Amino acid sequence: MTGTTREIRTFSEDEELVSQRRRQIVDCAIQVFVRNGYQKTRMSDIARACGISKGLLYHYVSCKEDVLYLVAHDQAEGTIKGFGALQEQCKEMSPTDALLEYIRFYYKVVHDTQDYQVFLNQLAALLPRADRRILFDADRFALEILQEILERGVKSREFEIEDLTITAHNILLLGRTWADRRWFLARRYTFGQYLDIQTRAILRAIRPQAPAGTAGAD
Amino acid sequence: MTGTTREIRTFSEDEELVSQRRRQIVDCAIQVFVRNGYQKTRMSDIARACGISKGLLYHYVSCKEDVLYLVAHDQAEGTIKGFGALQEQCKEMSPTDALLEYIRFYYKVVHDTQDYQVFLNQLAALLPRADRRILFDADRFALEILQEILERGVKSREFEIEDLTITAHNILLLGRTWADRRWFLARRYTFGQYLDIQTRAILRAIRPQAPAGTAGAD
Amino acid sequence: MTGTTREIRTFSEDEELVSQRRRQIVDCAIQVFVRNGYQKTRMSDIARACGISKGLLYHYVSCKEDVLYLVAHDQAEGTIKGFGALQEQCKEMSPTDALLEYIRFYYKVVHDTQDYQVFLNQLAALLPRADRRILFDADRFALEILQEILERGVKSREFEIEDLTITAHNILLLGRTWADRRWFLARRYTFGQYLDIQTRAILRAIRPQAPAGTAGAD
Amino acid sequence: MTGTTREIRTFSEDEELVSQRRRQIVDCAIQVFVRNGYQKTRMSDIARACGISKGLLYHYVSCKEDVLYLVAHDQAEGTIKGFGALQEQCKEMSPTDALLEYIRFYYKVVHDTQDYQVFLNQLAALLPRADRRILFDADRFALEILQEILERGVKSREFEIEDLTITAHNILLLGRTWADRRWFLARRYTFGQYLDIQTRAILRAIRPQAPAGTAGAD
DNA sequence: CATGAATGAGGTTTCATTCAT
DNA sequence: TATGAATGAAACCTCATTCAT
Repeated sequence: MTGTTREIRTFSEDEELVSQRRRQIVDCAIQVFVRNGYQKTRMSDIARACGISKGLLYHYVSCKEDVLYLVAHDQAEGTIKGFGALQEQCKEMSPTDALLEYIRFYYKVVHDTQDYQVFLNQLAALLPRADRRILFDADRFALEILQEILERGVKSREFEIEDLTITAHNILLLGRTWADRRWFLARRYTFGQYLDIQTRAILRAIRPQAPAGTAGAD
Repeated sequence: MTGTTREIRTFSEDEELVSQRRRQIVDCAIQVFVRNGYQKTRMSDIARACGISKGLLYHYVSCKEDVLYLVAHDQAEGTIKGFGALQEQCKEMSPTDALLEYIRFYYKVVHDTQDYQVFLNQLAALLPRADRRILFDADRFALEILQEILERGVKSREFEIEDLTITAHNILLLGRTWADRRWFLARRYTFGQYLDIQTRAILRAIRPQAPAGTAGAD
Repeated sequence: MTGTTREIRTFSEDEELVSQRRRQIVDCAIQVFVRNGYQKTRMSDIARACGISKGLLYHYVSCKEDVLYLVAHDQAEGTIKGFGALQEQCKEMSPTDALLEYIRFYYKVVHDTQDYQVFLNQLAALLPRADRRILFDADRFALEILQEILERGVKSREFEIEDLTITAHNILLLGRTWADRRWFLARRYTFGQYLDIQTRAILRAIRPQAPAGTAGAD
Repeated sequence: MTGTTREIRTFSEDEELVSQRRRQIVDCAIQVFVRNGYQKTRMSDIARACGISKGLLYHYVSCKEDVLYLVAHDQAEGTIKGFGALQEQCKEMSPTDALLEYIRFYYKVVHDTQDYQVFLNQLAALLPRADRRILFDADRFALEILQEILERGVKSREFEIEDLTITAHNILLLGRTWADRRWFLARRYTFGQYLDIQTRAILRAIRPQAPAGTAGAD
């Protein structure tokens, strides 16, 4: 699903240790990247943030770009895991409930990782073209789950949607907006308000138009 | 409107020439930035793209960051000019027509400058905090105009909108999406299709709900 | 005494190593500065003279000017240390002996570091105004010690001096002259001759004039 | 006397104009050199100080070093001219009067051109070895005249001097000191005081020791 | 004669990466 | 395993000098 996990050179043979260190590296590197940007971050900054030496950092990573890849990979994996779990939960729900759950879940994630989201925008541009795939794949996965929900809703006549793909896109993208435009939005709305308003707007946009007359009891 | 234009050192006193050269620098630099990213672009790359020497580049700009600023400033100015003109045009139109015009205009701009739009995402992160303002100001300006249109529509009962600001935001952001997600969207839709679908989705979302029954003759 | 030691950025935290490397840098840099002048000396020249890489040089120094400062600081410190020791030695001596010792010491230092002395002339001009202080302070220290000796001599009637400060100045300056004018002096005198002649001239100038008649048996 | 005047390329054939311009260049360049040092002064600084364009500057000078040479040459010429005139004046005077006149003259020159004198210290180091000659020649000329005076005084028994050359040197050098050490001296003495004190010290040092008894007729 | 736009060699500084300990 | 001193390629920037106008 995630595509090939590119092999990253390591000097250690203790896989346990390697993945534990890399976990640490990812967590710390993200923070520094978010704060200073990838390019302005030096390997020594990353090492210091991890509390290890530059030399040791190079035991678990062969170059700076590897760190970026690890971050991207981690993000993608996290997304897929998160949405995978969500998918399970939603299976039993009605389309509308599932959608509400989906929105609440995703928008919350965005809210909780605002700074990170902003950095994600740059991530794709920084990665070599080949490595971008893992990000795209994760995105696509999140979209598919949303699309499934929408599809079920369309089938059950709870939703009326012209174009599933684009609708799913719109719903997702407007979630990200909370992070991208927080310099504007956070001054005017709390996250709760934003979530409510967007949720209602989404529902309104896909709720069947009342051809008969008994439309939406809001 | 755009805030203070930061002064950039130049060695020439011929203002005409300076602004002409800077125009050239901005135009060429954007292309290289878009292609390679800001950090991977060397001053000599920019100079070569302009067809001038590194030395001459430094006659019109005091450091690499100045180039970035010029690009941002140019973008902001262009946005403001473009939307200013649009505003004039829309004044006489009905809210719906104005909105349609607005959408067509903005989405077209995004489409025509796709690569540039992608770079713009990084621009804010690259600029020192103080200089970001000019980008925000431009964005805010585009929003205001859209909000005016929506407001007129609400007054005239052509639109029914819960939250003007967020609706305006949504409309704008979904335009950008065409550039941000073109790796996904462009495979499935032509620009024309995308524009049509989003336009309809927007209208549908703000069209007054049929309180009676004669709702959507689509 | 020397005023504040300006902090110089280093990447190493091993103080021992830092000061050892800086010692090395100062010693080598002086030689190159003396030979080629500060401005014509490139950082890579200094690095090569030290037998280290340009990069490592920047571990112990943040810019070229820092090297200059280190040199000046070292010189000032050396001066103060040298004259401090001299002061101790002279305490027990008679004023005349102390003066002779002082002259011999200082003129010898100048002789042994001729090239360096010539460079010192430029040093003050090269340093940013604030950093010149350390040189002035060192000079002032050397002067004070000389003045003390002269004062003792005046009290004991061994010397007869109109203006202590200026006399001390004169004695000092004529020592430097050996370095400044070596293009002229070294062709006509050996250092020993010069030292003798100047010593006699100095003594003669401050020896009490025979108000009676029993003056100088030269 | 001054050695060969090195030929400096010019594009102009109007000798009158050339020497007039060079006069201007020397006068202005000195000021900038004194203020900022030779190396930190850019050709454009010199041009601006002269009120001409960089291009025109290069009509009268072929490179930056030429400017330095012109300055040195001018200084040497001025020295020689000044001391030449002095020599004439002194011819008729008694040795003592001549010496007093000499001292007054030279110390005054130093006082009037303090900043310049400080720069002169660097000049020799900046000039290519060959060009230093003109400075040395000028110095030697000033020395010779002083020596002549001293010699006459020795012959007439007005002075009693062990070593003519070194004494002359000492007298000259202590004049320069007023400029070199003005950061120290000017705080404690006016120029007049300094001149008086040094004059007396000099006279005292060369005044015949009273083997008889008739010592100081001051 | 006069200008200042244009060039590019060369210096300073940074930092990813290596390697001896 | 862990360190951080050491390297050097490569980027930024300056400024003496040229030359078209």
